[in-house]
Amino acid sequence: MRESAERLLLKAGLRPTSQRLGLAAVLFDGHDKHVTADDVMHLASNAGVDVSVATVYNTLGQLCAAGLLRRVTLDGGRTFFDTNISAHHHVFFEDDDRLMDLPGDSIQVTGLPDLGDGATIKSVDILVRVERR
Amino acid sequence: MRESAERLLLKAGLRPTSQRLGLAAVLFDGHDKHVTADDVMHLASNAGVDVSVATVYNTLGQLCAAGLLRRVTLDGGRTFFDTNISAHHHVFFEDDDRLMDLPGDSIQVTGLPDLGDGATIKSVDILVRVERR
DNA sequence: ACGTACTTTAGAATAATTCTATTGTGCGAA
DNA sequence: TTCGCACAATAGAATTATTCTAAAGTACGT
Repeated sequence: MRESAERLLLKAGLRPTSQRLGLAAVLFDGHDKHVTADDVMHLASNAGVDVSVATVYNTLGQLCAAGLLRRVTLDGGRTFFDTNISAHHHVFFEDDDRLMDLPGDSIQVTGLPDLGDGATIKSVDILVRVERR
Repeated sequence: MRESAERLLLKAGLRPTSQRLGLAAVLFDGHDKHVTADDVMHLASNAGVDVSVATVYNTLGQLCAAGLLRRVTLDGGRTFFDTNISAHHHVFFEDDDRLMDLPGDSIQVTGLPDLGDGATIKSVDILVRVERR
């Protein structure tokens, strides 16, 4: 997995330092994830990657800026980082504070406003909030 | 405006105390608003309503719980309270950190998942992020 | 090997929100 | 009306998440 982590970082214009390689390996292990910065700290630590909070935040931010990670913010200000960057939306289960992907092609949005005059739509995010009974 | 503020509070099962009346008057003045807790502090203060932070947060939370106010959380964890509780979505202008309403009937969402087994959809929120050039 | 610009780091700083413990108040009952 | 009490308001401390700072470390072109 090291090689692809390195390639990812280079592609993103990030110097492949040991911390970044470790974090990338933990994040991009082939399974989609929704993780908080804190989760990443623990995952890294469990994987033997020694890294500081500041670096975790820096790196997550850089990966987002590079489009390799997607930031998802929910009610209450909880911030998740989503390793699935394909077009898709989210379902949030209130009961257990869990976030789930919703395949991008399952939902269609029509009637987006025409903002005209040089304004560009950067993203359209849909969050479906669900409660079990 | 006092009367309707009092009616709103009673309808929500909240005792119409002087702070709540003041906050309700400031919030529900007939104009839709997107305000932060901090904005509310200042609005209240400008209106001569003396109220503490804790009470602002308590009251905003209670009004949300009662369905009189809608909480909108954006990237970066900024929390806005929306006095427009009719079905609608939002556009966020990245350039000036401003939130705008998008009439509920202008956008259609199709293909929402069937979650079956006693799960109910509590809300579907759409956030369109826009950048001007 | 060297120099430098980019990185990492610990810990402090900030910001937003919640908690705590005390004081105050609306309102029904006497 | 006054009383009592459950509910509410308050100041300030505490918590949580994130960013900043300044110093030490490291990748990499030359």
